[in-house]
Amino acid sequence: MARPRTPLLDRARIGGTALRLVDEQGDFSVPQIARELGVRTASVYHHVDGRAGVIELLREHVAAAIDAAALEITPWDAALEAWARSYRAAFAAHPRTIPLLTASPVRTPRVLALYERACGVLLAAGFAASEVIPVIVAVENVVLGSALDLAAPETMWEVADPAGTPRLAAAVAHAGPHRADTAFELSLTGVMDRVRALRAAGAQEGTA
Amino acid sequence: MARPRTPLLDRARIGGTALRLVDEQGDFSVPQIARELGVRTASVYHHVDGRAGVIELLREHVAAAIDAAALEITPWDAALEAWARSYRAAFAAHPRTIPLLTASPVRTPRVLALYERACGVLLAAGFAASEVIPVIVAVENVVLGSALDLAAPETMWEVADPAGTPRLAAAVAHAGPHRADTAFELSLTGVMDRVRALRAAGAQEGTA
DNA sequence: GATTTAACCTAAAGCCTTTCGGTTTTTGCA
DNA sequence: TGCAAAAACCGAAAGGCTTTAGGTTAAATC
Repeated sequence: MARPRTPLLDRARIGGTALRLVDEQGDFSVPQIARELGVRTASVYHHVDGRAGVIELLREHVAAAIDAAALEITPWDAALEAWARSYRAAFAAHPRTIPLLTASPVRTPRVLALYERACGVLLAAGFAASEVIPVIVAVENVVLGSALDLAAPETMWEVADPAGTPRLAAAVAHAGPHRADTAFELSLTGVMDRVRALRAAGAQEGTA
Repeated sequence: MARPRTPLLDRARIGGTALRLVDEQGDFSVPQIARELGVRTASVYHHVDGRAGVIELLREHVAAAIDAAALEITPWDAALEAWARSYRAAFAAHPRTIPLLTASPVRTPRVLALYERACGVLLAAGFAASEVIPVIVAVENVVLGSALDLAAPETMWEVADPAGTPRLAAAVAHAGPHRADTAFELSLTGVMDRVRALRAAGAQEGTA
């Protein structure tokens, strides 16, 4: 019961256990992780910078699923759209992490690298320097907003008093099981149209 | 030190204190609220259903700023857009509440009433019952995504290593101070266009 | 005026986060 | 090879948070 011959802990096992706990119960605690791994609570602190460090692990794990290759697609608008879909899908795989991750922004090096590449794609497409960030943020708004919606389960619309809100209750009843996906399609394609229009306007101005 | 002649606590004071704490530190605790109000922790539980109840108070307080009258505007698309702007502005006033509010589902009567009215507006505009929720969720995606962006301050784009992400750093430098607003305009108008197109398609189908 | 209810308190259980100081094993270096 | 340094885990404990249970006094009700 001191240092074991073969290590019982590492960041990967800690992060994996935390992710499983969050997937199952929507939250985690350091003692819980320790129990799952057959270890004492204090030991976990030897590998990770406390609870915040575990959340960082979750963030990295989720972000790892974003497909960087999406941004290689041509033309640029297909790349941007594919990136957005992959981004959302990564969150959709572990929706219950979202309330934990939204407390602080996504600024994992890996994600920053993706934004860097997205900037390159947009600049190459001819967007003005001042337009790049607004476009990226606009797409990101839709992705994260949709991810947030995924985190809130059906109960988000589980109306307590159907009599008080009859139209809402009926609308919920008529909405298909893929309402979150349908809504995402709606907002994403809407933003993409707008972004393309912005590009076209810039091109026209350039010719004038 | 028993029952005071004039009450020291009520839901309004508890909610207001909690909101101020969240605005200042990004979080709150029941003992903190009690200290602020010169009262013992247990007393707070006499007025509110625990921590979750306080969060519900926060939700109501923030939602109170949403302008219900926006949904009275005609035509329907102007109403929906005005509602979205008002919705976002309400969150923008207290961005640090967002991580707390998104962790639990919406069951505040006032907010549900807004959704109820939004359903009415869309149905009156001619949307199919199955389209109503996706449209509302799509708009909500943009609103909440943008609100989330507001909660994450400039630091979200304060690149740690400009050398590693030169294009991102340059793009951030070129983005104006209103980048969040610009992005919101982009995504909101994009979704609105798409929603109008959906309505037009439905109308055409109806005529055929 | 007596009873019931409301508002606040003390106390305490049980959880979580985090740190400090051990003990043992491995590793790295002379 | 021998030994110091580092690594990995544990016990203990401080301090915070959430929540409940049961007491005490003032207000409200009838």
